[in-house]
Amino acid sequence: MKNAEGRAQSPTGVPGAAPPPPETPAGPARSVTIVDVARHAGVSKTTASDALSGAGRVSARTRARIEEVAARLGYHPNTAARHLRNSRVGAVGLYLPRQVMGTGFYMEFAFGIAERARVAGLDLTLLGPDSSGIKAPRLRVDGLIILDPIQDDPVVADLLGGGVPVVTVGHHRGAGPVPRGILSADHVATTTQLLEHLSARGAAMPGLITTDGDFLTDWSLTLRDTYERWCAAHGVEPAVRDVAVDASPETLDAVVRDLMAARPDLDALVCAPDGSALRALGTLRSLGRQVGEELLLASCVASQSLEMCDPPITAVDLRPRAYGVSAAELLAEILATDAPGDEPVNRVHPTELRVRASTGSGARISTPTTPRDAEEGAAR
Amino acid sequence: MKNAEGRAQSPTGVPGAAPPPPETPAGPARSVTIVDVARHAGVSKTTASDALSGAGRVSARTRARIEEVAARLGYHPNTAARHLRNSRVGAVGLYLPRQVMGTGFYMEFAFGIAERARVAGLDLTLLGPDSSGIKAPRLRVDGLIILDPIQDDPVVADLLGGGVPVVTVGHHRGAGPVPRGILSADHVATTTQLLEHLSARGAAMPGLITTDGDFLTDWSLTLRDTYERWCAAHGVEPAVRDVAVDASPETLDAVVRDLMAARPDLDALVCAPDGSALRALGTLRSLGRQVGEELLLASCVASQSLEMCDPPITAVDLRPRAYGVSAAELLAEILATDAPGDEPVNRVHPTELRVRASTGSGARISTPTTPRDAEEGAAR
DNA sequence: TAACGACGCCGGAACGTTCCGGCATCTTCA
DNA sequence: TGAAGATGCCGGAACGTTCCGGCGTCGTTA
Repeated sequence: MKNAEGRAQSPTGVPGAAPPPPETPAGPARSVTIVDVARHAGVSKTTASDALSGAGRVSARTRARIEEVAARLGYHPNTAARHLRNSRVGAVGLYLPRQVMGTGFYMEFAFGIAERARVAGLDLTLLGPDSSGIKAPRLRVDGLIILDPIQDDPVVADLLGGGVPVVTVGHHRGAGPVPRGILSADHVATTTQLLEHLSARGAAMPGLITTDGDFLTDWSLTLRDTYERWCAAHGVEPAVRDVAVDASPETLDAVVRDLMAARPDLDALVCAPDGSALRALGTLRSLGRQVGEELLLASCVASQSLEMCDPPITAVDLRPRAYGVSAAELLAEILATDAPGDEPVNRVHPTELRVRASTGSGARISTPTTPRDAEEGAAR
Repeated sequence: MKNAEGRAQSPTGVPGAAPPPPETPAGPARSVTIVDVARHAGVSKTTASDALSGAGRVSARTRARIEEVAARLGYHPNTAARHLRNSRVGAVGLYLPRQVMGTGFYMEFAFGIAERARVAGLDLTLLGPDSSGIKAPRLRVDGLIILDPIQDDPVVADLLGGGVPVVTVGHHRGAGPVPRGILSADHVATTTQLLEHLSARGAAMPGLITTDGDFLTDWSLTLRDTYERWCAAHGVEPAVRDVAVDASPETLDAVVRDLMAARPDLDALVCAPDGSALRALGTLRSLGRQVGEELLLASCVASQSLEMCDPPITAVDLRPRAYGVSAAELLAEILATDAPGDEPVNRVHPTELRVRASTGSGARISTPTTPRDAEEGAAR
């Protein structure tokens, strides 16, 4: 626009007689480049670059001096130049199902990704549902994280075939190329643990409210499957109702009432969609049920509100923030290794069951944590 | 780290005998640059660039042809190169107070920013509390959004003086340079409207639970101030209690009990911190109060859980997502105009009062919306 | 002592974009 | 009929980085 000076004055400078370098007078100061570092250290830019990046052949003495100079001058590499040279974009994309944007779980998850991606020098680009039909090269990302891929979602298939490394969170059921990495929680163990917990608290006949056919993910399918297997193994007649993940309070009311009317023998209720347990609490109370006493209530996804309500509601804490951190970490690792490797990298994220008054009083129970858990816990 | 190969293998390649260049057999295909466009259109790269950017002097015929070619080839400018050339970073930063990361409001807000920033070709960098002491040039962002600047937060002062344009959301009370843009909601009107609503529903004696001295923001201070003025104007003795924004359920319990014990004459309770109204609902019920009947309850910040609980709780909806969109929009506009302009740009974001059963039954009332509101509403 | 390899360092090109300055050609007016 | 200006287009440099290939100087070995 009005940068008439930057260019115009260049021919005027007498090469040898240049005034001493600005020395960062006081103001915002022109940012220090690698040639500045090289000049101050008395080496060439190549040597400076090699020393700082660890590549090439540089003596220990020289390397140390260059590092010292870089630190003293406050050198930070220009990411745009680096990306240009390396033909990288410097960003990872996050695709999440349209229905659930806005729920606490996904928000936390996204923040976890952003946090971890930032330390890897990557930015985070949120991919809305409008990305449909956009092939990956167009997206200008180095890699993608697909959160809870929905079975037969055409966008998911598109993205998987887009040419950039993909990490899915939760297994992708359905057609399409396999992702490079898969991060998942052990929903079978987690759900079983929850059902066992209810059972130990005296509820032998749990019902399930889960998501409907618009939200077919590994999570929802595993949940339902595990519940049904558990029922079969315990000689219980399954009692399941489906609702949309973004169902209105009124819809939830109706579904809960319907289920409880159809199956008066239920002594526990497990709710899958985010927020549904809270609503169910009110509905059940208005039905005259004593939640936490003769009827136990639990949620498959934790949120702040579940410990704020009365009684607080037992929930599976997927630890979404750490989950997001792990996802970004996995993707960063995959981006760092250029070996395609035809087998996807599998990794498991540990969860925790938060036991609260809605299933009686009790302490906190954890799933057996993997060695990775320690690092992740420390990260936050 | 472990990039021992990248360089080391270079001497092994026989220079002349290299296999024919890959020719991009079929796969991702080398991305199309502006010189490709220029060549196909039979012009120079300068003309192509001018035509596509709208700069320079290009005949309408030529411009149309170049645009056609660009579209046909699927040309998309390389952002890294563009950023390098323009000495831009291509990212905006978001700084939000440590205490509140993770609450629904801020999450939604951040998503709104990301959504809008993306259409402006900007990435979003989340700035954690660890950014303290980092001057803005170090942050590698083109601009900053500071959400609810906390009075006398040293990081805020740092960032304001960092040399990049800043938009604050909520006025910054306290020392330091003024921001380039200020986006705020009319908390005076909003709070007054809420109090009038309670009054219209028959509650003449409202209490207030708000945030303590660790969270001195324009929002919290205006809230308190407006409440006290309203009380003075209506001859009511103010009843205020302070809690930390991230207070535990137990702390909230104690505070609510204390307030209700000290002021048995209260017939309404207004809760400021996110989540506190939900907790207060349980506490009040256990005190034997009939919320929504003889005692009205309202929240100063809306969240999904407030309409899920029983009874649903009346709340001020700050529409955080649209709020974030507006913030990013304002910053993008400021970044586009290079005129510093010593007066900050002020803009007001409209809010809505969601009336629910906790203050009796009723319809939805809106604050008088500005013309801007229409666009924002349409954006989502 | 000559040849050779390892070592330490460097010049220069390239990534893809923007934009300054310049060079023709065409129009317009004295 | 010129000169002056407008119009349309272009060559080339620059942004800051990485890395290929090369060059001089050692120490070692034949």
